[in-house]
Amino acid sequence: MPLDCPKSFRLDLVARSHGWYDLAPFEYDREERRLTMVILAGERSKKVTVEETPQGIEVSATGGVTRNVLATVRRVLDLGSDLSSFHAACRSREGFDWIARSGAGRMLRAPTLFEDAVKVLFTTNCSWGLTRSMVENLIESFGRGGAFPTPEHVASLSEATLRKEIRVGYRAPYLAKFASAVASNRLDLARWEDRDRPDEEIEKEIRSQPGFGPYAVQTLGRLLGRHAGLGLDSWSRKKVAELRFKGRRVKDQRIERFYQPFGEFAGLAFWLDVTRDWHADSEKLWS
DNA sequence: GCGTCCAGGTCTACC
DNA sequence: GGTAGACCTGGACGC
Repeated sequence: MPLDCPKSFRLDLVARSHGWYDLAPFEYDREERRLTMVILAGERSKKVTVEETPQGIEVSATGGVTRNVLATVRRVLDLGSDLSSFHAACRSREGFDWIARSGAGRMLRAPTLFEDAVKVLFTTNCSWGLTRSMVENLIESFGRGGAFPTPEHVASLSEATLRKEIRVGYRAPYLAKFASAVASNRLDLARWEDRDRPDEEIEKEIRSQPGFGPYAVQTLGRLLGRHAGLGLDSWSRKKVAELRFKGRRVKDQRIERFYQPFGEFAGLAFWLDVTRDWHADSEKLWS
């Protein structure tokens, strides 16, 4: 089924906007421009495929493409974001015009915000390999065709199981508390997606979850379309130092000042700047 | 084989 | 408000 999306939409730019495509239950075939994911539809799992074809973006799914599948795909591909003012700002700034020309700026999101939040927690203070391992172990424990577990399932696992079997280490109490709060409706994640609420309020609520520090808050903010914060981590600090500060490590405030001209989109400008080389072989498509 | 370091940080205690 | 140290894990590295 064809997917209604902007003319300038490029699947590869969204799929590889950050590392999620490399984490289960996503799979991405760059050669074929094909993104697959496993989602939950009631009690069952469905494999959903998104492909870029000469005719446009096509969606297919085991059991058929339902309204729910289409809504999930739109969420995953961040099709609800309006980037026009950000692209206008990029056009007038040297070194950032490629963003406007390519249409970059949509971030790959998980089918649910719960999955996004747990994955962000799993990226803290560890190698990417360990992040992958934690995600895979959690999915395996769920055992539903490879779908990411529900908050209820995660909440049902003891801290000892999370620590010893899912191998999340010291993150076990953080994950248990978060899943329990969501499963019991004490924490309504839909409120974090409410565009009418101010950034400060959302950040405060995310920050109040144990285990979610400045990096996690701003990284999750990026997936929520709130781009004022940079979400600096060890990898991006090193990258931006090479790119913008002649290899010198500088204070976070210095990096923040550099991207400040982008205002509410500073974090997005920063992220696209440090990941531009990921798309270098595609630049001829939009130059 | 073994010890150390550190990776897409966060929390707590202490000053 | 700033800083030091602890915290799980597992791969890389040096010896």
